Amino acid sequence: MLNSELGVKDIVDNPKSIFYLLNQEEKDELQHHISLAHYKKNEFIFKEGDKPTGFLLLVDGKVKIFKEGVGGREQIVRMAKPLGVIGYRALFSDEIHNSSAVTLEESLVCTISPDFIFNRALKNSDFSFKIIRKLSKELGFSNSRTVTLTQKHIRGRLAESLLLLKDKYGFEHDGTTLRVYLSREDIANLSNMTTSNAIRTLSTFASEKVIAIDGRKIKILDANRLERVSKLG
Amino acid sequence: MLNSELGVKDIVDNPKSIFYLLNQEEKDELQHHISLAHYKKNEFIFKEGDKPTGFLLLVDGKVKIFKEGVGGREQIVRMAKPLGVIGYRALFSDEIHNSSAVTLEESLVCTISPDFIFNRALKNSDFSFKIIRKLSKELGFSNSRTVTLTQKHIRGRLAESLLLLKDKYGFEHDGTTLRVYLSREDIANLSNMTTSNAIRTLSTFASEKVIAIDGRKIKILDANRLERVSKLG
DNA sequence: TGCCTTGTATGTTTTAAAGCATCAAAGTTA
DNA sequence: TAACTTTGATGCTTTAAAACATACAAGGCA
Repeated sequence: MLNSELGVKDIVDNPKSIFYLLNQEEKDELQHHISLAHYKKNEFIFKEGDKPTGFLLLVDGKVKIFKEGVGGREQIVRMAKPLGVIGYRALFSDEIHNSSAVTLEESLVCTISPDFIFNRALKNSDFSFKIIRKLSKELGFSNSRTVTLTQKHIRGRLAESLLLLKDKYGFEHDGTTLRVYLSREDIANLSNMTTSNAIRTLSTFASEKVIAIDGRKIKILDANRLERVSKLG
Repeated sequence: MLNSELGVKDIVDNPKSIFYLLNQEEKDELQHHISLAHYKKNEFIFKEGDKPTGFLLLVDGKVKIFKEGVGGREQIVRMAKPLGVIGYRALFSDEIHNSSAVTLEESLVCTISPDFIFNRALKNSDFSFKIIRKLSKELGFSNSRTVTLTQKHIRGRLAESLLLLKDKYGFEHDGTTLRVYLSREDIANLSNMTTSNAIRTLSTFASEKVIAIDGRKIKILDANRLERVSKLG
């Protein structure tokens, strides 16, 4: 299923990778500070409270990043896709992880040693700046989500989450089916609602022909309408 | 009221300032890229949608950073105190401001030109790293707040906000009065609740002798109890 | 000084969403 | 293949918080 043949070369030579902008010398050195790990579906990559072991790059697969809240109720704060980096916030702030990462499907993750990141990569101001940009964007996203999740009503929150999944993972070849298959519970935890309400509201959207559901397959039939629901409830 | 005599020297020579770690040459150059502005109470420093004009440092005063949500309802995402930096997230991500900054009292703000920040400061890896750390911590804070504001009940949210104000601004000389004077509306907007509920819950806390209120003056009588309320509701 | 706006306080009603309960369907394991 | 577990679906009840309605106090300002 997974392309386990992916090597360091494929990562550093992909323009979408954060390591693409390193110079050749740095890329060569990176080889000695990187290791690859395989995860099955629904496995923890790290847990809230763990000490960061390095800078993690999701090579293949999909991952949810979530925090445990009141009574163990989880809130998904971010979704990661291939070539996305994870766990770096805690590494850079020298804190323990304040969120957990769990694979949504079989995944490949590579770990880059903190030593390389701090003593080599961050000395390259292009790399530092890219990290700064990434953190800045994510902070903007997080602040926006705070407002959405606290202020929008259920329909708006769910609509926004569906659009978020669309933007992050895109569609299957048919051009309408979301290329990510979440349980209703995960959809609920992404949208700050109970599983019952996620199920109920998805059904309503389906009956309104805004989406179509077939098991975990979600087709977005009317993205504009979804945008409107997201904005106006 | 304000110490308007504060000069660039006082900023760069204060260990709490982000510019403290620049080298002498950089500090000297900074002088030519910095300007100071004075704001009265309740004035906008920047508005959601504005293009960032530079890197802002709050020299004196207090500032709330907030986002407009559904129906104009505002959510305070951060509070700033002297020597704190503001508006840098949008500057670094090259976006328009996604939040507004308004003074809570008379304030002094200095603006550092984007040119200096991008072409000089960020070439200094110590400075870059400090920015990375700052963004990382703020992102952690933002994610935690998301969970708090969506999951905790009113009492827990308000208790957490009061503790947050305590940690940020500390106490007056009496050791119990919060050194920040917010309207009930601002307290509500910080805690994701209506003004009525902020007033009601503050009254309840006062009747429980957890705090004491005298107009906008809030005394924290039992911080431990407040911690417990914040955790358990 | 009194008027008027704004902020604070508190009681009442309404409502969105959580919490429960039940059942069906789909997966998983023995 | 049957027994069991998990996930999805839907109806009903409860509840936390918003919305609304006054009322009162304080601070500006004419």
